[in-house]
Amino acid sequence: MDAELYLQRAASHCTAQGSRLTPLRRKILQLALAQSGLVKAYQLLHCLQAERGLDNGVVAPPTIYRALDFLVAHGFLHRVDALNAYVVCPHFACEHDGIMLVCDHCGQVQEVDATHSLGSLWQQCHQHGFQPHQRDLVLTGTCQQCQTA
Amino acid sequence: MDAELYLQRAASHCTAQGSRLTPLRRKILQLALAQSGLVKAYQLLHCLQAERGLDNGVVAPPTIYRALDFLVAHGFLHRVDALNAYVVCPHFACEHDGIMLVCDHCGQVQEVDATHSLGSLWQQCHQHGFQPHQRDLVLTGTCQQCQTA
DNA sequence: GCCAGAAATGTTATACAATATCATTTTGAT
DNA sequence: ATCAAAATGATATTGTATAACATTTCTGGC
Ligand SMILES: [Zn+2]
Ligand SMILES: [Zn+2]
Ligand SMILES: [Zn+2]
Ligand SMILES: [Zn+2]
Repeated sequence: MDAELYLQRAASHCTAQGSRLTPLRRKILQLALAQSGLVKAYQLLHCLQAERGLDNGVVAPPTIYRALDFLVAHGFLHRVDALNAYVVCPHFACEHDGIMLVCDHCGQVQEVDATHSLGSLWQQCHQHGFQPHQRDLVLTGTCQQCQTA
Repeated sequence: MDAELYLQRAASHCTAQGSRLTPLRRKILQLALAQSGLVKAYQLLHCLQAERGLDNGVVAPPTIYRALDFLVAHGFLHRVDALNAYVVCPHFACEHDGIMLVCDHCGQVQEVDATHSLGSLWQQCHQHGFQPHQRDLVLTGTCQQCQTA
């Protein structure tokens, strides 16, 4: 995934919505993009701290969490509740009903379109008067490689 | 839900599986049953501590988490990852593919059978070589009352 | 430009969640 | 009775997340 291109598109997306991809938020999104798979809050904390150097103050948790909340709210990241982690969404712009399959052994993330399967699921929720918060479904499990190994 | 009956059935279920619903595990399950909806680990910790009194030692987190792990593994509780919480499963014995609709505003929990909807979902996972860990799906959102209110 | 309100970030402190590790007790089988 | 496995107790630490308040930065109206 081309990080620079992603960041550009993310900025446009924010502008279009009247919100701002500030330098801090952009930097944290950039750090997330640099990860291969799962992204952890305190890992970002350490990365950001390292980038700033020892003299330019200390980065505190709220700095990270506020940025993460923003990025999740705008669809750039999905939260993986089961692992207290986040993953970059490669297609935040398009309305997608997808499932994210997260291997909690190797951390690999696989995105699968599931408009059909999820359609009936959301429908069933609404039949019970329930308004789900999630658009994507994040599942944890074991990927193919880790099953055989 | 009749707690005593539930506990009896839980004990039978354990015996049938060659595992033991020890006094500690039974007590914690009982405390969970006494809750109306969501159950939190540290809440149980405080309850158990209060029951034991000030002279009979201190209850430590591992005591609770080990019991919770057992109860989840045997299907008596479901874990709600998004809220770091647990809910009692009213029908642990029957093999059920259900969705749990958790209102993160009022805490109400609604369990809905979704064998069909989930069937195609799990199938799709397997088509991608992915073995999901969860049997039930736990969703957070807004319940009917909290939408109108 | 200047000001006032809003939004974002910094800062400090604390609450909440979960696990590692090792000691001790209980249990069930031989 | 003895032994090994399972369960619990106990201590300590790490990880995750938020509350509360101060300060800075941005933005729109004047
Ligand atoms: Zn996505
Ligand atoms: Zn894997
Ligand atoms: Zn259930
Ligand atoms: Zn509600």
